[in-house]
Amino acid sequence: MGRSPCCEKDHTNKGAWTKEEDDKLISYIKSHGEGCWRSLPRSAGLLRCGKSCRLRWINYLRPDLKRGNFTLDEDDLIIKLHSLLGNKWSLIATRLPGRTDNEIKNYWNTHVKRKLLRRGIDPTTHRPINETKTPRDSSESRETEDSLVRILSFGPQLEKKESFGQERNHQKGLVCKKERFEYSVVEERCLDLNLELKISPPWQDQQHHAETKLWCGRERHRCTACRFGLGNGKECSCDNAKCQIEDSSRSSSYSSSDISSSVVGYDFLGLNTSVLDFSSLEMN
DNA sequence: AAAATCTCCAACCGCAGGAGT
DNA sequence: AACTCCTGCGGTTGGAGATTT
Repeated sequence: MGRSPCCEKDHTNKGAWTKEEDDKLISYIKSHGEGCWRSLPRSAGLLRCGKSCRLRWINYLRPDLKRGNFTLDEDDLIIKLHSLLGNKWSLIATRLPGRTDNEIKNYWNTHVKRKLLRRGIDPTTHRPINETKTPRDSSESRETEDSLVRILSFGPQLEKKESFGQERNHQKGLVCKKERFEYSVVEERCLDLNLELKISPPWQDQQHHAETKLWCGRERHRCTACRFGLGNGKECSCDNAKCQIEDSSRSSSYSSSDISSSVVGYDFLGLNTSVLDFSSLEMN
């Protein structure tokens, strides 16, 4: 017995969204909140699949989205995070507020990948393309290797020595700057990316938590401690009945300071916790 | 100016996994 | 335990607009 389709495909629109559809979706979510994507189209009077609505909202209509070109800092951060996490776009997106996983993925595929290739770097391994394979490389490139192993056993890093020189472009008769790169293999991590990793509610979760607590009569967004079954009344401050929180004086609304003060960090590398959630890695 | 080609990105698809029953 | 429902993720595609020939 297979799964039922997510929607009646015969009666749904596909392709680009119209202004009217956008308006309907925005006004519906403004008054009812996110969630219940399956029933949302019917309730909002949209002839769209729920999945399509969710994507449209998350990737395009959400008010907190940062539009426009990626900055050099963002560019740099994406490369570093990708070297650590691979194609975990949603995880990378949590470190770039206002950017969506889809946006980052597109940016990677259209810009960054090409940029790295131009510099002679394999965008998958982040190593020089002509670097001879070592036994370590081949074991590291195995697809079965998960992100945690990749982070904990992160091997030799490339030290980029960047210099600029002037080179005449003979074809156009111009003098242009040309980047030069040399690489040496050094045993270190990204120097300017502090990887003190902690477990904490992801950024989006924190925001979301403050805005919408109940979805369709079901609590879909519990705090990280609750999701892990770690709610103990001290660290947990969410409203979920399953948290078994005893603190009756708990406030029913959140302020940003409440959220930041409720963020619980677990010693990641010390592995004080046996539960790991990559969606909430916090890099300080 | 028109055709061909390329680039970019919004949107789609299939699948995995958590949660409820 | 088995099943369904629902959400979210990552890979891929289609087509509009830009660029080149």
